[in-house]
Order: sequence, then C-alpha cells, then structure tokens
Amino acid sequence: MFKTIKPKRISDYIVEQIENLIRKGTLKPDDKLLPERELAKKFNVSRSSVREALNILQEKGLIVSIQGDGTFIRPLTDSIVQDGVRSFMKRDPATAWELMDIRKTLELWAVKRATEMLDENSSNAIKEMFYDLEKDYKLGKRSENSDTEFHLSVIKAAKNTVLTHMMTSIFQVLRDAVNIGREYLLDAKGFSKEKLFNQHKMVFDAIIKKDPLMAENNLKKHLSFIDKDFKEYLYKMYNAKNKEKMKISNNENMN
Amino acid sequence: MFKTIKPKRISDYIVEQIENLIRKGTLKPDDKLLPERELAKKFNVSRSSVREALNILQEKGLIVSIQGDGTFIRPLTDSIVQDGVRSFMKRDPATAWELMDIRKTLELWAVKRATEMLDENSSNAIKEMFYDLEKDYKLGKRSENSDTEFHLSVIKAAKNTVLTHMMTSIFQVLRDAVNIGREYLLDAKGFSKEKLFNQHKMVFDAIIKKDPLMAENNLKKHLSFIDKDFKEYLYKMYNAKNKEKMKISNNENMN
DNA sequence: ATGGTATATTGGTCATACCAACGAGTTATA
DNA sequence: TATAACTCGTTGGTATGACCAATATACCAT
Repeated sequence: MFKTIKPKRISDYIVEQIENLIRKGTLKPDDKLLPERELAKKFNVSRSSVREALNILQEKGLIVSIQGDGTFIRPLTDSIVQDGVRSFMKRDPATAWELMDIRKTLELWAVKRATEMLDENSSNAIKEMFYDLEKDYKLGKRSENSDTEFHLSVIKAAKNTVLTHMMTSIFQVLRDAVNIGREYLLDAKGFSKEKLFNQHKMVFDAIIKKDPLMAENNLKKHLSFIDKDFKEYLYKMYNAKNKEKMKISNNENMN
Repeated sequence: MFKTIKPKRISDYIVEQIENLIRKGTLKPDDKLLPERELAKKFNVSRSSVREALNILQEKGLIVSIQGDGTFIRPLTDSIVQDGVRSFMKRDPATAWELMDIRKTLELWAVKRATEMLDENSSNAIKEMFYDLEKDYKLGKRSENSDTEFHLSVIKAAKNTVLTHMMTSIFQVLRDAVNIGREYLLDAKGFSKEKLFNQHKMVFDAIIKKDPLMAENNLKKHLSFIDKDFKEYLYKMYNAKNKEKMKISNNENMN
C-alpha cells in the first residue's frame, strides 16, 4: 500500500535527466557536455552536486571526463556493466575459490535430496540434460553449456525454489570467473574430457537408481576433481597476476 | 606498443583500499564506516574526495550511506540471495522454509570448518558473542540479537568472505520472515529458552574444544530443534495468512 | 615543419560553512 | 509507569569559493 520513501539526492535527478537524454539519443556518442560550472548554473545547483552526478554516470560507464578538456558521452558499447560480485571476482581469484566451496556444499546436499524425492518429471528433465551432455561428449563438442544445464537440472529436482535461484546465480558468476580458461585446461590435459564425462555418468546413474548416498558420493568425487582443476586454473591465473605485478604496478595508471 | 596513461584520481585509491578491506573480510557486513570527516583525516585528503569514493562504492552496491546515521557495509551477496527470495517470500511463507534448509546446510559446513581452523581471534570473537548470549539468557532478556550474532561469529570463523556475506543476507531475510513471532512462540512454550541456551552452549563448548565433529553434531541438534519450532510458526502464519491476507498485502511494500 | 611557450578553458582537489536527518538521552505529559 | 515530545550531538547532503593540474589552441622561434 505505502511505499517507503527513499530521499533522492540532487545528483540523482541530474543523473536521471542526463541518462534519459543519452537513451533518447539527444546526446550522441562523443558529444561534449557543458562544463561543470555551466551545468551547475543550468540546473541551478552547486558544482558539487553536478560533479556527484557526473561521477555516478562515469561509474555507470555512460560518460568519461578528461581533465582540461571536458566531459564526453561514451559509446554504449564501451560500457560494460559490472555487477558487484563479479568485479570482485575478477580482481581476486580467491573469492571464486570461496564461492566454489559454497557451491560444493550446497550441491552435495541438493543431489542427495533430489535423489530422495525424485519423481518422474524431475527424472525426465535430468535424463534430457544428461543425453545432451552425452551427445556433446560423443561429438567432441564443448560441453560447457550442457554441463551446467545438467547440474542445474539435478539441483532443480531438489525442489527448493530458493536454492535453484541461488545456484543459478552462482553458476553464472563462476562461469564468468572460469570462462574460457577451464575449457582450455581440459584441452591441455587431454584425458580429462573422458574422465569428466564418466563422472557425470556415475552421478546420473546413481540418481536414476535412486541411491542418494551413492549419488552424493559420486558427485563428491566429481566436484573434488573439478575443484582441483579449478584451483589449478585459479592458481595459474593468480601467479600470472603476481608475475606481472611489477608491470601492473608500474602501469597502474595506464589503460 | 605504448599504453595510454590515464591519471588516477584520489577517489580511486580510496575505493580500491576499501574494496580490498571488504574482500579480505576486515570490513564485514553491517560494519559502520568511519565518518566522512574522519576518513578524510585518515587518508589525508579532503572530504570531497572521500565523498567521491563513497559515491562510487555506493554505486557499486558495496556500501550504503544514511544521512544522520553513518555509512555501512552492505552484504555483497544481497542480489544472489534476495533475487530468489524477496519476491517469493512475501507471497509464500514456504519459501522461508526452503531458505532455512539452505541455512542449515551451509551453517553445518561452516561450523565444522570454523572449528577445524579456529585461531585465537575467531575464538575470542565467538567467546564474546557467547557471553552476550549467556548474559541475555540469565537476565531473561530477548536473545534475538545475541543469538544471531553468536551464529554469525561462528560462521565468520570459517573464513570465507563470500559465505559471511551470504549468511548475513540469509539471516536478514529469515529475521524479516519470522520477526517477532519467534520470540512469541518461545514464550508460549516456556521450557524452550533454557533448552535453547543449553544447545548453544553445547555447540560453543565443542568449538572451544576444537572438536569439529561434535560441533557439527551439536549444531545439527540445535538446528533441528529450531527447524521444528520454525516450521510450527510458519504453519501458524500460513494458516493465519489467508485470514489476514489484507494485512499482509498492505505491508508488502513497507520496510 | 618541428618543437617550445603563453594563455584560457576545464576537470580535480581542498577548506569551510551550513542544512537536514537520525539516534540517544532527557524531560514533560497523560 | 509508560509514552510522547523535546533537545542535542553526530553525520551525511549541499553550497561556495579558491586553487591546482591537465588540455587545447594559437602563436612564436628555430
């Protein structure tokens, strides 16, 4: 009935206006904005508030300010919206590692639960996803997608809506973190793909047999394997980062 | 060949530092940041620059500023947890039940982990929270807050930043769902308070003794108990829900 | 044609003052 | 006694004016 009133700051109104002008196309890429001092006059606010607004827009990636030159509209393609968690992860692989622990814990619980309360619907869904996975494997295709989908189908079978949403988010974030690297690692190892598929198969079989404990155990093996793989990848990433630390800190101000 | 040099603004350095503190867990969810004026002194910069940094962090969703009160660290997993929950929860209390399952799973893992890698700092933090709980209990006060704090102190001891943020969000949502009702239930039962405290004590003792398995088991007992309690409450709520539908939907947008 | 220089413009930072919202403790009131 | 109203210190929000630093431009020297 009543909505809470969040006091809007002046800068919010400015952000809103400028954002609209950009979306409507009135302000085109590379257009130069009025100087801060003049914007302040136009809006009849202080320069502080204008700057606050411009900072927000800059953080959103909509504009870019260049000292001594001016403020310019940025082509939208340049702006990559960064989610809070994701930006964290990119800078510090350890965070991804932590998230992986959480994933393991929840998924192990989920598979047991899913197996216990498996019904026909869930069973069919899981089968479908597994067959996709199998197909990809036999064709030698990247299984990145079907892999995730298979795991998610199992998780969904646990019939916990919140968990499903949560895990979907987590998988998304993890995928961002691992991205191409994982597939790359697998290629490098060669044997992994087969091993990986067999692990999936063992989990799948246990579920279909309605053996919760076996399902949990088999998944545990799989996840431990992934984990190692994942850790290794993160480790490489992390070390590569450190090696270039000097370079980075030297280039700290560079783009 | 040559990379362009983008001069870093002062606020960027501040953002970076604070972001790191959050990531490392030094700044935990709901922690209060120093006032802007004092931050300015600490960093030896002007308040403007501090504000610029805080605005950016706010835009990233890592903190939230409240006029007249202060600036606080926001759990960075709010989105992951609440995307799935918020909207459902209010429509269907059963969702809270699901969330409780997730809590159980994660917390059981956390307590084991925490006990395994318990160091002095964590130990002291947990002791402090437990003594608060004990005090509340002996004084017959509502233990709602100290209860949560105790649980969270244990979770923090697992040293998984993402988990800490996540569980903070979960507890928040759960508390929202249960609200006053829980305390009410306890009062109605009479015996519960003592039993509840003893359960906490058993968990606490096991942790201090560095016995991971016992800690896990004792917590499991506690959570099962809570669980039952919780379910009962939800059940009542759910039945009452239809009667008071109007009331609930009225409050839907309130905070 | 190249490189240096002067200057006006513009974003970046700082200091200060005041306003507005909040929390906590105190007092007044029912 | 309980509760409402008030006071006051703290803290974020806004305004202003000053100065610094980077940039573009035009002009000058070589």
